Amino acid sequence: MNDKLPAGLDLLWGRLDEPAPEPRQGLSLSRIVRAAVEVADTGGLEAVSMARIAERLGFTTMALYRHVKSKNEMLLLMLDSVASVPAELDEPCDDWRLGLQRWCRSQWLMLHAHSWIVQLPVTGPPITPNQLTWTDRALRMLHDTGLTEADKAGVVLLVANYMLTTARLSTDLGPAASGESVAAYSTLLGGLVDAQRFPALRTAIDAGAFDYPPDATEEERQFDYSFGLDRILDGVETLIRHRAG
Amino acid sequence: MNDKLPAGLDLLWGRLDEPAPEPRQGLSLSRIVRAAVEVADTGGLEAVSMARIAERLGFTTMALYRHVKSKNEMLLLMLDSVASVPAELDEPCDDWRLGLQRWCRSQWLMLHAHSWIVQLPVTGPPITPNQLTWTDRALRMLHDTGLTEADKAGVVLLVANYMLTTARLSTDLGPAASGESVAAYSTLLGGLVDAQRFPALRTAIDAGAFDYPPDATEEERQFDYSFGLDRILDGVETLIRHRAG
DNA sequence: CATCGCTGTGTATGTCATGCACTGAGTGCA
DNA sequence: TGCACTCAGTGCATGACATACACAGCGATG
Repeated sequence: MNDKLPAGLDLLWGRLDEPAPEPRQGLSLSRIVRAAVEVADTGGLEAVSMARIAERLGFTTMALYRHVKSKNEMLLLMLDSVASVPAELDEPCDDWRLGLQRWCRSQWLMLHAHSWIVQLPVTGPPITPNQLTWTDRALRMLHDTGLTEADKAGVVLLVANYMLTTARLSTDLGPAASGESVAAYSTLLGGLVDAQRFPALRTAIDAGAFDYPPDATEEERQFDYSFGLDRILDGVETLIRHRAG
Repeated sequence: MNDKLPAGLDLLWGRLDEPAPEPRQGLSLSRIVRAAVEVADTGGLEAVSMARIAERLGFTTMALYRHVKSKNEMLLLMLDSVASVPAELDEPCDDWRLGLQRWCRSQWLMLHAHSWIVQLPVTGPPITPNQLTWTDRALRMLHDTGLTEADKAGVVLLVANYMLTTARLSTDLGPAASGESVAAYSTLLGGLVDAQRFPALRTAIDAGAFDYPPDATEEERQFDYSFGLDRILDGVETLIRHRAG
């Protein structure tokens, strides 16, 4: 049906130790991936085509296929190349909540630095080296919590998915995730929703639940992930207490 | 850049009261959408092309464009046509937690009945009539909680996003979301992850955090959304207590 | 009866991923 | 030195795909 996930994994996992062959001239995997990331950064995922990347590198389209099995594989390589984990997450943190919040902040920055990540055709659970490094760092934050390993895995999956979808929503709402598009959405909703069919929703709209307060600062008008994250972390806290008690 | 979201909304919201013109012969919006949904149900989203739908209806490709502005609009119509809200969610529930759990169960069923929904190119916050009906029903479940309307909106967004991504993961894991592909993932992980680079992850794997217990029943081996949902609802409960106290 | 507008057709364009046959440049071996 | 082989890159081709445009029939309305 669709490409099996393991496509391209050999490339990612194969030469973790070998630094890089990197020929003086001609194509190379890393050059291709670098160019593809540049294209995606400036033009979005939809701008990423084999032809465009080859052109940017001064080669023909088919030359890319000497280094990459398929476009899907290239997307996977792009993802991994961009999803490196910042060093500040390496040091453990004795406050799991603070640790996870830091982890989320780093994710948020990474996802917004390359917002095309969130619209990659999703292909299952994390599997690339950097994805797993993220997972590892998050698990480490939960080290002292007394949760079972299965609990921890579930929590990490939950938090990671939350960050991904929230980042997606944030970028969907507008190129700058600005408050304006939220406002546009809000007024659009206000016009469509009648109290007959959507009583609870109408109430929420009238209460301004979909607005930002008019005196919000610029920063407050950025789409924010903290509300949902706080709920999730509260829930994790409850679980931790429950497991301990 | 990409199609603006409001494309097709006029079709969805325009004639809520008029039942349907529905000519005796020839094309019609509803026939097109019905055919498209059938195609997607059997062949997945990737099988949905204008040509294929037209062929199935016995018309030329371009005939569809008399009724639909673009493929994107058609996808939106497909989504809404399939996302109807079951009647049991109409009656309010005095236990918000139970109510949200029922809501989630209905979503889960709906998302799995048409698993292509979860891989639609996401285009921002909910906006179609049925999407907003879902939102309304979820908000209603939170009626007696003492949360602010903004709180409720945040909670609903959180829960809805959780269900969507979890359903996506569930279908990505395998056509039947069976335990087998989870097991395959687990062993794949086990082979890739070394304790040097991924200490916490290695620990989790060794503890079987990514396995199902070998004596799990068939039902237990289905990918399950309850763990994450319970965390989220626990977090909501904390918020409710906090707002009340 | 003439006109108009609607619905469907036919044809064309441009983009896309990707298969296949080929070429030239190197490289190891006889 | 010469030959075979491999590897990187090329050129051409194919088959999806979405969608634009010009046109044709047909029914209703003047």
